[in-house]
Amino acid sequence: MGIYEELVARGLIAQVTDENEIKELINNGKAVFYIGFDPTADSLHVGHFMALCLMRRLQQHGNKPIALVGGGTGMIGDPSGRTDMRKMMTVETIQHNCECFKKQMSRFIDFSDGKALMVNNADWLMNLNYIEFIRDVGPCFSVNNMLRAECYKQRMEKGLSFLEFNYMIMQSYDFLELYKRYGCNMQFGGDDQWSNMLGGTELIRKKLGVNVYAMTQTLLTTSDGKKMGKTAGNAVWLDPEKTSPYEFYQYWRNVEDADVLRCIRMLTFLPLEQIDEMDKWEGSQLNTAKEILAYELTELVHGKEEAEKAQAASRALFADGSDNANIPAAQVSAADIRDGGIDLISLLVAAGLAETRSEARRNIQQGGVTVNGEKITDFKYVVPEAELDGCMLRKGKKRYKKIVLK
RNA sequence: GGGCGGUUUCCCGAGUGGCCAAAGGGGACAGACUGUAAAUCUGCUGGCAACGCCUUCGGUGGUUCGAAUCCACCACCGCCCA
Repeated sequence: MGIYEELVARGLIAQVTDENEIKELINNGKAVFYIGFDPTADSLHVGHFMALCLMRRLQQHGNKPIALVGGGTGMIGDPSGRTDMRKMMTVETIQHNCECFKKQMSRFIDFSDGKALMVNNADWLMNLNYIEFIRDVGPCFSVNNMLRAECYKQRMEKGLSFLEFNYMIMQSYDFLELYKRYGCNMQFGGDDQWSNMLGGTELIRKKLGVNVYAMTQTLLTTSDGKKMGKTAGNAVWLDPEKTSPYEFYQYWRNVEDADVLRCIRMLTFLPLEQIDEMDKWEGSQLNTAKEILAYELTELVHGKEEAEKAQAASRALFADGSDNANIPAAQVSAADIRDGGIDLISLLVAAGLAETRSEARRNIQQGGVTVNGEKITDFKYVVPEAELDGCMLRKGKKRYKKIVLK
């Protein structure tokens, strides 16, 4: 089975421009392909992770990946599939984010000995001359077609500025540039990028008379169609400072039954035969599958040691409660102690289990808080100093913090 | 450039002088039930030293005992005409 067939079997391929050509290229390690990453935040997230995995899979089969950091396109902001305009970012923020991306990427892709490239489109986009540029590529784009593009649909109601409208042209130009510089013959990306990617293949055909290819990756959605990789509106980050390995593990440990196997298939590197076996599992047996999913992904992103710690902590909290060495800790300073203890509301806030004191109070009143396994419903309760160090604080069913006195 | 309409709490969206911290829905959070699942039901959802006080309805000023609501100016957005 070639890598193309494997990608199909894993459900990773959404659309392709020319199936036979693409199959031929990637199965034989002849693709020089790129994926673009716009620096929209100071860390990569789960969506990027999928793309990085795809790069890795293809690299393992001899294809050459180019990771394109969007220092230039980030100046514009991709409107694809969005209902509103992105916030404009300052040049400094964009540069900072690019640096963060670069660091994180090297953990997934082997950039040694020219086996992969990392480039920044700021290098060729920032100094373009408007008139020259627009005379060069402008004639190759039909506004009529661009307006029909699926990715702008939502924006036709809410409004689309000319700035954002240019994004597709920038991305297309990237492809052209990468073809000229590195012989890049293929572009991959999320399925929401399809129109932008087609723009590139067409531009290259029109300018150079050469056929290049594009392939999109299925977006990771839940069974009810929502994008995965978000908790309460926040992204699940790959940066351990922003999403701890434990939280990352827990995110995957908690996916719905309906989504586990699809996630395992799409995101892990486990052999397909093993996954097909798991596909037969049902009911509470799926909890094992969820553990596997969580462990595998945490290992890929944070390494074996962190994955094991996260797993041990999770088992301790949700199964036997024995080994609590790796349970997420919250530090409390001795200075916070008053009258022989700390009131529970303050403790919850200090431990990061509640955002505000009001929220902490509600959680206590609703019976959602336990201290060392004992439910406390009096919001005036004070945890005595003697019990503080090492005490187990729980909010809701799943959120635990071990208090460490410093 | 002209005409009309809009900007409300995390999101959608009601509210057109006091009864408004602001209906309803979604989401989030908490409880029950469970398998750290889903579905369902219940509670809850601006903040705080909490029967009270403070801050919020695009921005700035004004009218009024009192403004999310009225007036003026500004900003942004949509639709229609050029």
